Amino acid sequence: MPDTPALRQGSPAKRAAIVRAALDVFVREGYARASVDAIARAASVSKRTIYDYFGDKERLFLSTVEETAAAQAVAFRDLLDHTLGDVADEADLEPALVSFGRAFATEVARSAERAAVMRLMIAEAHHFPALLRTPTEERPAHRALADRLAEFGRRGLLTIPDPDEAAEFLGLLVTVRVNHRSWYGAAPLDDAEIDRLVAGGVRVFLSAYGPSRATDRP
Amino acid sequence: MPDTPALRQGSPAKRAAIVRAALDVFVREGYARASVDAIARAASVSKRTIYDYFGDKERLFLSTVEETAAAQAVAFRDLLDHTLGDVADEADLEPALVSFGRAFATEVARSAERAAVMRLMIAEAHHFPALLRTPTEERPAHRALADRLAEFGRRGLLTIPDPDEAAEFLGLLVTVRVNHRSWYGAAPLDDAEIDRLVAGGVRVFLSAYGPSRATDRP
DNA sequence: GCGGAACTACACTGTACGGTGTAGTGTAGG
DNA sequence: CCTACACTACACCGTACAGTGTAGTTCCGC
Repeated sequence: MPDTPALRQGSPAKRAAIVRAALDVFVREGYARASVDAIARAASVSKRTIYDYFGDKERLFLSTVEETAAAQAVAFRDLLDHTLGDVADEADLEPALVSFGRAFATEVARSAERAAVMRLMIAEAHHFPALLRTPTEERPAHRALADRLAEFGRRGLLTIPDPDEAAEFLGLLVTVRVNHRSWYGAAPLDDAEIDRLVAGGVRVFLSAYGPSRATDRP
Repeated sequence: MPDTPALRQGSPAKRAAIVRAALDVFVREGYARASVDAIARAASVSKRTIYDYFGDKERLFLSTVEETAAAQAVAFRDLLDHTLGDVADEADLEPALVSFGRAFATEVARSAERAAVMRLMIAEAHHFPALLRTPTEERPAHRALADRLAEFGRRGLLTIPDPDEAAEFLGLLVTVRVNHRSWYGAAPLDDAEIDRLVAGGVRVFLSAYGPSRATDRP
C-alpha cells in the first residue's frame, strides 16, 4: 500500500557513517555533481545499502543536511554555554562576546562544516524547498542566543529592546564578514584576520546594544 | 599554436542574448544541472553557436558571471548617486541611508538577479576559484560606497575612522538579513519585511557610526 | 545449526549530457 | 557569380550516473 517500499532498519552506526560520507561528498562536489557511487565508496559501503537505507538520492541529501544541522545546533548551545555562560559583571561582557564571536567564527571558517552546510543550503534552496522552511526566530540556536541576550538585558549588562533582533545582529556581525570573505568556507582565512573581523563586529554590536546606550528612538 | 581553437567573433547582440539566457538557466538550475542544450533553446540559438562563441561550458559560465557582475557594479554606482548623492546636512542623512538601504535591499531581494549571482558564486566557489579572486576592498561597488562614507566623515555627518570597514558594515547591515531570509533570492520576501530589516540595519549602523558618537576605543 | 536479515559485488538499463563533425542555408562584399 | 563567414539542424560519440535486480556471503538470534 505505501509507495515507499519500506526502508531498511539497519544499524545507527552504519547510517551515521553514510551520512558523514555523504556530507563530505555533497559539500565538496555539490548535490548534482555528487554521485551515489562516490558516497558509497567514501562510506565503505555498497551502493545498494545506501538505497536500502535512504530510498533515493534526494532523501539521502535531505537526511544528511537535516541531521548535520541538528548536530550543529547542539554544538552551538555548548559553545554558548562555554563562552557566555558565566558573565558575572559588565567587565566580563566584552571579552565574553569576543570569545563567543571568535569561537563561533573560527568554527564557521575553519571546521568549515557549518559554513559548508550553509553553502549547500544556499546552493540547493531552489531544488529543496523543504530546506528553507524554518524561519529564523524558530531555529533553536537563534532562540538560545536570544534568550541569553535577553537575560543580559534584564541584568542591565546590555540594552536589549528586542532580543530576537539583537541575536540576529550579533550572529551576523561576528560571522557574516567571515563567511563572505571565505565564501562560506570555500576559501581559507587566517586566525588573525578572523580575530580582526570578530572584534570589529563585537564593537559595532556593543555600540548599538551596550549598557551605556540610551535607546534614542523617537 | 594556441590550444584554444579561436572563438568566433560574431555579433555583440547575439553574444549578449546567449549570456542573458545562460544567466537565467544557471540561476534557475545551478551550474551542474544546467544543460547547454537548455541554454541554447532559451537563447533561440543553436548549441553549436554557443560552442563557437564560448568554447566550452566552463568558459560560458565564467563569462556569464563576470559580465553580469560588471553590469551590476555599474547599476550600483547609479543607485548610490541617486540615494546618497545629495545629502546636504545631518537631517538628510538617515532618510538617505534608509533610502539607499531600501533600494539596495529591494533590488537584492526582488530583482533577484544580484542575490542570484551571489548564490551562484557561493555555490560554485569550489569549482571556479577564479570567482573568488577579488578581495572585498578592491571591488568597485565597495570602493564607491567607502569613498562616499569617507566624504560624509570629512563633512562631520558621520564618524568614520575606517571607511572600508564602515562600508562593509553598512552594506552588510542593510542586506544580509534580507539575503539570509530570502536564501539569496530563492524565497520570496514582502516589501514591509524588507523595510523593517533595512530600518533596523540603518539604526545599528548609525549607533556605531553616527555623528554624535565618540570613538570610545581605549 | 537453522532461518532470516543485513550486506556486498556486480551486472545491467535507461537516460541525460558535453562536445564534435558536417551538410546545408542565408547573407554581405567584391 | 563567387568567396567567406555566420549560423542552424541534426546526427553522433563517449561517458557518467540514478536506480534495480540478483546471487552469494556474513552475521545474529533462537
